[in-house]
Amino acid sequence: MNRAPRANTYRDTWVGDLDVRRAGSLARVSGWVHRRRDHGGLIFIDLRERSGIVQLVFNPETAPEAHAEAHKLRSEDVITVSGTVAKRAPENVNPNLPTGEIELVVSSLEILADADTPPFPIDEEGPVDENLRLRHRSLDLRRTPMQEALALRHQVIRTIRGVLDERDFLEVETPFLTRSTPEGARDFLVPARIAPGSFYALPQSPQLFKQLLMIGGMERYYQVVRCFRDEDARADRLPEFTQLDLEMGFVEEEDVLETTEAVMGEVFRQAGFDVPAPPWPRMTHAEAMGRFGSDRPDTRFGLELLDLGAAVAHTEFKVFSGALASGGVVRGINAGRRELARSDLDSLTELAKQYGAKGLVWAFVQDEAVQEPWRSPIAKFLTPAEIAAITGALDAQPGDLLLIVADQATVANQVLGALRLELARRFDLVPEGSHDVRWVIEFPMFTYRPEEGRWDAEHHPFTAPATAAGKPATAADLDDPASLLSRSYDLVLDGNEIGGGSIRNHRSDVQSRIFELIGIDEQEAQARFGFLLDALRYGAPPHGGIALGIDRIIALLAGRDNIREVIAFPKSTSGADPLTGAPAPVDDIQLRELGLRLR
RNA sequence: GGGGGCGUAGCUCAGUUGGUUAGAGCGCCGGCCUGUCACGCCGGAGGUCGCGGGUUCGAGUCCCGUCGCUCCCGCCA
Repeated sequence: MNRAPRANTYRDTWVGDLDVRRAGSLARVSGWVHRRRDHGGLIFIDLRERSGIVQLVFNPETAPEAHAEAHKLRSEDVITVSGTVAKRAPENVNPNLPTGEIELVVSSLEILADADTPPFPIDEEGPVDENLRLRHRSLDLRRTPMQEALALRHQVIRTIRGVLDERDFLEVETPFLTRSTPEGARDFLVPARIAPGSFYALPQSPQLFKQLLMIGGMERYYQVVRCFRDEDARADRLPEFTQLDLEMGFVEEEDVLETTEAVMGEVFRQAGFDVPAPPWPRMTHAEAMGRFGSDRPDTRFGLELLDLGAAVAHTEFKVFSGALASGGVVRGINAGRRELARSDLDSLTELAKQYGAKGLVWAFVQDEAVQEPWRSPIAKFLTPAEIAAITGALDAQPGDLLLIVADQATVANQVLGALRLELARRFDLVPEGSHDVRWVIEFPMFTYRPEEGRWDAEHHPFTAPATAAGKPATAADLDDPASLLSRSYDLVLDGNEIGGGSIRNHRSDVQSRIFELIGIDEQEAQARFGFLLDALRYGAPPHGGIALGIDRIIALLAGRDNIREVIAFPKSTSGADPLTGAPAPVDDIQLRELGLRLR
């Protein structure tokens, strides 16, 4: 600990601060009974609080009263003790304990609170049902992993604040009770008593407010802020989450990237997380999709996607020729020498289908001198020249497993990208301790939604478009939406998106044209985003920013496989809170006040 | 909304082809124990096999339904 506590009834030092230099002195400490070792005569108690653990010794000859009382101690009882810090004899030193060179010989003991037997062990790190942990979160928080995770979380946020403070950022709070703008995710709604039938919405992000802050001349804003999206959870996604939200005035992409690198570079450095120092490499969205089948590529291992269109351009095999004829692609990966049973290949095929493929072609390359060139269900549909061309295009050697998907490019890339990650998991392809951080840039601005007959913003509609040449787009450039890129950027760590942002539209004509393109007419735009459009007319500086996912970042730094492990009081994947029982029904009186009636 | 996995003692788990009284380790309770540190030794208690239904002479085990947790797809501008 940084600083000793003020001496009071309960303690005059943290247990973790006790060491041989204090041998012979008196100390008063408090905490929880971690473990007891009752020898009938001597009783040893491990006393735990946040700073660590210290061994207490109760001796029936020197302190009979305290010793008698100590017999009653059980796990997680809360106690205060006074005694003498004693250097342990060399043979009694515990090298596994930071305070193992000393112990506290207790002269007096007070039991401040008994504890019922805990529903799961606090003194070991073995697996415990997560729902049980969440129901007894106060007990779970006492365990080392949660203590470490929340301490790391604090340290990361402190680092963020430090760097941004040095760079003249102001932390400004934005409202939680705001207006629903049903654009992306589903909103959480809060019924308004003052206007029955009307609702507040909890913010999906402070996006519009931070833009108003830029128009308001704040120049550099940040906030560590809770955001809410009423969508199904995942290991890395909960309906309620925390992001570092920042925005800067009079900037272009380079400024936001450099600032983010300064913040995150320092976070990684202080956390002892082994990634290269900034600046970090950049990869275009097109390259990421093409080589890795993902807009958040994990580049720590190979198995890159390769195009087989040329190799099968004239094939009569209908699966391939049909895909090519309808504007699709034939692409594949060389999975390398893998021993896979038929059932393993079937499970890969299932995975491919889950991601939208109609099927998965697999082939084992064999030694041509002694066998057919491929062992594959489709070998008989291909000419020897086609097989040779595919084998060559994938740079395959005898023994290699080839996985091929024929479909529309987006589907084929996504499927192969997922297969690539699955193979990495099964065969442990990511080198131990290897980490990669990089930017993905030059996202397409719009994607066409044929079923709705309109364009949709790939990032969000406040993102500034760029021409294919990389210049800021004008309202006129928006007549050709397919050609436009967006001035956005994502930060990717080990195949995880940990942040994303963009340069925004500061011109109301460009912003209005974008709304029009994505099917929001002027009246609707005014109704939903009028306050932003109005503000844009009074002189908005060019501005841009980014949002970084704090929960994900902490989880990755801590090596945890889901973000609930780094959140003090998380929801479960169903969105429920096992601790409080939320969501829960409310009284009729409350409903009446809100003008609500349940159906 | 869909798919996979899990649900047996307080905890973590085992439970064979459907067959006697459902087990283990830890924890808990009692006793003994003055140098342990995952203390040790002896003894003991503890079960709605998630819940409901069905098949069967017989169900922890098979079938149907349902609930909860979890991973994934959809969704997440």
